[in-house]
Amino acid sequence: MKESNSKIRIKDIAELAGVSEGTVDRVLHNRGEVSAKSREMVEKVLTEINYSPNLIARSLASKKSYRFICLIPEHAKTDYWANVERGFDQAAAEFLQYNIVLDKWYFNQFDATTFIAACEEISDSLPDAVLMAPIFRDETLQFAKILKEKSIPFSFIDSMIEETDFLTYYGQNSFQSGYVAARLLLEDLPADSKVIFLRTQRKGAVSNQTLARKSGFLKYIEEHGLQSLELINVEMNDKDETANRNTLAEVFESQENIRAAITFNSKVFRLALHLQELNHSDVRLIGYDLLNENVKYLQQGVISFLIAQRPDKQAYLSVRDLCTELIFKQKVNKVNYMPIDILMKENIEDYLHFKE
Amino acid sequence: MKESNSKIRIKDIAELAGVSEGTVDRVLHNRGEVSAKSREMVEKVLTEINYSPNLIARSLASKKSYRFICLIPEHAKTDYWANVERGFDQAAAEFLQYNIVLDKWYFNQFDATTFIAACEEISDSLPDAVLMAPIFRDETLQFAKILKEKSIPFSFIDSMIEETDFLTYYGQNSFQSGYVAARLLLEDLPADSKVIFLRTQRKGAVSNQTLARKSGFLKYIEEHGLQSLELINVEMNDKDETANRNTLAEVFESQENIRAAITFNSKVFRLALHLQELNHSDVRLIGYDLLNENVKYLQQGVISFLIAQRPDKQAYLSVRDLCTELIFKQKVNKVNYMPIDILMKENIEDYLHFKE
DNA sequence: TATAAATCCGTGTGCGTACACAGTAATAAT
DNA sequence: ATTATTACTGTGTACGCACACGGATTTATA
Repeated sequence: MKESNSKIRIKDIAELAGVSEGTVDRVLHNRGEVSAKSREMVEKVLTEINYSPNLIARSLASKKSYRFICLIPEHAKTDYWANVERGFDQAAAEFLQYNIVLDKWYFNQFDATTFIAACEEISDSLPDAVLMAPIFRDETLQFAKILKEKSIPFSFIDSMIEETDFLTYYGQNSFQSGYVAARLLLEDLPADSKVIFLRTQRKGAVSNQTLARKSGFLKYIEEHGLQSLELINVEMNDKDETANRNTLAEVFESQENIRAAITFNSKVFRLALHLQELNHSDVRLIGYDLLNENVKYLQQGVISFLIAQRPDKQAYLSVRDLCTELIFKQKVNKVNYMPIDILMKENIEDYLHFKE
Repeated sequence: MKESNSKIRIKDIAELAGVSEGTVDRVLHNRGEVSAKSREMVEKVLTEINYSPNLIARSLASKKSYRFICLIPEHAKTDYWANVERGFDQAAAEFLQYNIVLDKWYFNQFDATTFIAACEEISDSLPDAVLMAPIFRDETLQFAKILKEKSIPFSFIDSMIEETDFLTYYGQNSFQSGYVAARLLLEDLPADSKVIFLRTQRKGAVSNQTLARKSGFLKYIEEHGLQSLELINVEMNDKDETANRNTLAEVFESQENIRAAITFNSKVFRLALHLQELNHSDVRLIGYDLLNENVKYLQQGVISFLIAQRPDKQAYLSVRDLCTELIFKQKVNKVNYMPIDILMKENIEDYLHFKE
């Protein structure tokens, strides 16, 4: 297949085709100045021996340098996006030797104008590629259009906008991860159980992620005839935790048989805290993403399961694919769903310690 | 930390230290012929600027080639070890450009003499490193001794023998994975439930893996006060499936409330088949490793959970670490436990499709 | 002191590729 | 026919490192 003799050099091809190394090089990178006859000869040899260039030598010789832009939300050090950023940094370190530079840009995920501003500066700086989290749909569509005009390739991470002409996407299948959460939360639950859906009010738009997760969750209920379960929507305030505590306390006072709870965003630790304080840690609780706080409550047994999606890996692989496509000129896969990792108290340690 | 200026070349160091490139090279690879004074100068510069060599240029220039031996059990194409082998092949393809060759050797995991024979041939051939699955404890100890005498580094995969002086180990924490299995299998099970432990008779010794898993499982029972659960040990024959079917049928006829079953090896698909045929698919069933057959029954809902350990990744990382240590002269981590992956019908698809 | 030996050190070449540049041949314009 | 233009092709150098070779300097031996 692809192995064959990777020991064949340009020099050998030149000999076989009866031309010079320079000509072979011109054919390989098709930058003209080659007679039809020579091109034909070289191409014939090329397909015959199934040439694969020595990437080592290539990147040594190449004086080209690439600049990739990563555009993600600004965030605290313990946030989900911090993990994404770690993946970028790792990729940056590793691909430094291939002459690539990663420039990181941030925007406020609750303020679209900051995204727009960043986009303008980025497209003016003419990078070789852009890697972004398309939090704002319309604005991203606009940006994608501009990038296309300037022939700057771009990739999505975390979520994607299918109508655009992106290079790759790495992220979780949110719908499916909601479906998974449903099974973990609802299996073997008594039929008269009530389930809390926690939602946090935010200024910005509701994220597609959480919506899709919820859809998947509801789909599971439908498919498994669990309509007898009562779903209680609880709205939480983004700032006033005392108010939230009271809200929850009221819910538990007014309702019986609350046996499960879930949040579709990554802020389950707040719910965990309240449940613990209110002495309701026996409620089965599920959330998303391995924030430090989430992990803490998982280890304490307050959270039953966390669903994770390897954000650092997403970032790393996105960068790697950019290199594969732009530098090594090899085709990459477009849509890449991450595994839906199920973590619980008992397997979180090995998961966290595992370093590739 | 480690970033710093990776743009510093040997040439630059030579200038800073007031010596020639050759001298710097001699210091770097400490192969003598350097005066104390020169060495000191160079080393001073070296620590000051925290030199990291250009690996690209290094591997281009180096005409050294390394031969690594992989020693694993012979196996069918759908076996667990086939996945391990895939990881080796992937590593081989990727590190081909660094002039490394992977030679694969096989032994019969039920016949120690085949292992011994392979070991002899391998140590006679003087490879640069050995990577093996230490199925046979005593024989591996012996082999390790010989390898040490010949200064041939070696690594373990799948399981390890701690008393030896191995370079790295990649594998699952079997005890913990049994503990995980216990929670998945036993949580919310009625107190009068009975649980089937399936064991397959084999000529060879019982593997450490399965023993450790079972210990972990029992530990969970102990720690969670689940002694009321009745554990039924069922022995299965390796060949006669009709007999096995009958054995199981008898167990189900003579016992009530059998609600769960587990095997601590990878052959859960056989149990799944029988349970399906005997109309006991409602029994909660757990097993290990993603053999095709296991996955099939997971997708059908006969198997509730499979616990996986990324065998291909284990193999790949083992080879990578060998390169890191021997070629790039960087320290690697010794004991590496893989994540304990929890798979169910709902998240197996994305897990299988995910290609890094 | 002369010579041999040992120790130390700089230069040069090669790894396979990219690309600039110069050189040759073919074609067009004068 | 001579020159200018274009089309094509080969050679050479650089990338950063490894390592061989031989030159230079010091030390030992006679």
